[in-house]
Amino acid sequence: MPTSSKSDKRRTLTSAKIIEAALTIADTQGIETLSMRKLATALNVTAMSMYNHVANKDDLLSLMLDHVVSEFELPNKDGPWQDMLRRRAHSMRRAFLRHPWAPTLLISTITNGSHTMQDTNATLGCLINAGFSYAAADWARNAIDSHTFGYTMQELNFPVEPDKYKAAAAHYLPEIDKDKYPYLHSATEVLIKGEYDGITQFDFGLDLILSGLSPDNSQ
Amino acid sequence: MPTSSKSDKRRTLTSAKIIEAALTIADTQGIETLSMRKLATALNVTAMSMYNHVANKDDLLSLMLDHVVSEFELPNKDGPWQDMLRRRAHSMRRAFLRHPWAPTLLISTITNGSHTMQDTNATLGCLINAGFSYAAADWARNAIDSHTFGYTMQELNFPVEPDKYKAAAAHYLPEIDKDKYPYLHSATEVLIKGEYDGITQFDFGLDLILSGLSPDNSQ
DNA sequence: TCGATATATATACAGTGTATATTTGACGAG
DNA sequence: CTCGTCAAATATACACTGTATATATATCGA
Repeated sequence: MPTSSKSDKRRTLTSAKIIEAALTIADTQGIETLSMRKLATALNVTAMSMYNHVANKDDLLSLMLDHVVSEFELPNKDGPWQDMLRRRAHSMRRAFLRHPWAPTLLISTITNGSHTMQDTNATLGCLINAGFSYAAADWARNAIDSHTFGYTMQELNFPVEPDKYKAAAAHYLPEIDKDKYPYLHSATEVLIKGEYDGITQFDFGLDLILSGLSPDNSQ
Repeated sequence: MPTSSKSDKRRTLTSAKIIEAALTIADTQGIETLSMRKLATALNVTAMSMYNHVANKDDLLSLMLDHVVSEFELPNKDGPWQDMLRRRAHSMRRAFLRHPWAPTLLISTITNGSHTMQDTNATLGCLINAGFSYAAADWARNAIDSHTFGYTMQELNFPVEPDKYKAAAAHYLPEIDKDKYPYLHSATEVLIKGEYDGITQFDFGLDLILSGLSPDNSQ
């Protein structure tokens, strides 16, 4: 009898498998180390095989990004619109912390994957249903996403673990000229003593925006 | 007599000239087209010559970034701290529009160029002098910069010219399934009719943050 | 005038994405 | 069972990348 095609050398490659392996490499080793050859090796396949399933590397990256967006929590639940948008923003930040390479690519790429469209649609819908005009909803979403992207990207460029971040600050301190940059110097000293709490600081800016928004305060 | 060293083939290359040429290429043709060989050709020099003046490509990029930061307006003038920070944020946005490749790199790189340190020092100083604690000043600066980076990066990924942006929206409209994504569909329709005003929308989010901040609203 | 030194160049290498041509294997029809 | 067909995997090759290393050369101080 012929061997089942399942365990065969053939037919085993799918775009889903490629995306999964690519995400693993990007998450664990960094997006800059992700090459088509390396990805192929991880899949026990040659580089060109993958071109039967993804158009090119850019296409692969778009598919990876749409997967990341699929991890965003859709603002579909009941509750005040502020809570729904806050939950979505929190889930975005967590997704970006899981996939540190994603926000940079996501914000500099026009993506039209289905999850991305679903996310935008649901977020706008949440605001529209709260009484925002389409224009106001667009502005509100823009302000919230600007904070989410901007904050998280700054956070990612930071040694997150408390030990490491204090050590890094202590390492940079002597390089900061106390006379030229007195405030920066003092701020770094304060940083070394203090605690870093990413989510609290994230919410600080987010709440400034959310509490300022209302269905009739724009245009 | 020997020819003046000015017009000679030698001694004509400096890191400043390299940075200048690199900025021109990145601004006009895109950062992704900037290769060491291409840059060398623009300078009538071989690629390796430049390695006498910059350590490597990453070093060159850092130098380019510090130049971009030098275009930020330092919050040194008199006036309310909100105005100073708004002027700085506006100047940051304008610098990013001039150098569209910069924010992505700037936010994902730890830079310690002198202009960068001067900017951070002056911004913190502005807030400290307004009565903020060091911790509160750090949080405030973080919120403002998150918005500035996040908003501008979204804006850059957008067809800025009114004609083009309406045309792009009209182009995407038929690809948006009206039943699956009703809000997104309607929002795009509204977008086509409306006007896009980058700076007004930027100020919308910025003012939400600035008007929420005060020297004693964060621990 | 003569090293010494700094700077420009030449060459080479390992790595990249991917176009093109070829081989391979599974499957349906006779 | 034996083909032909067709999709998928592979092999090869090309232009391009950053840059290590070795060499050549022009300028300046003694």
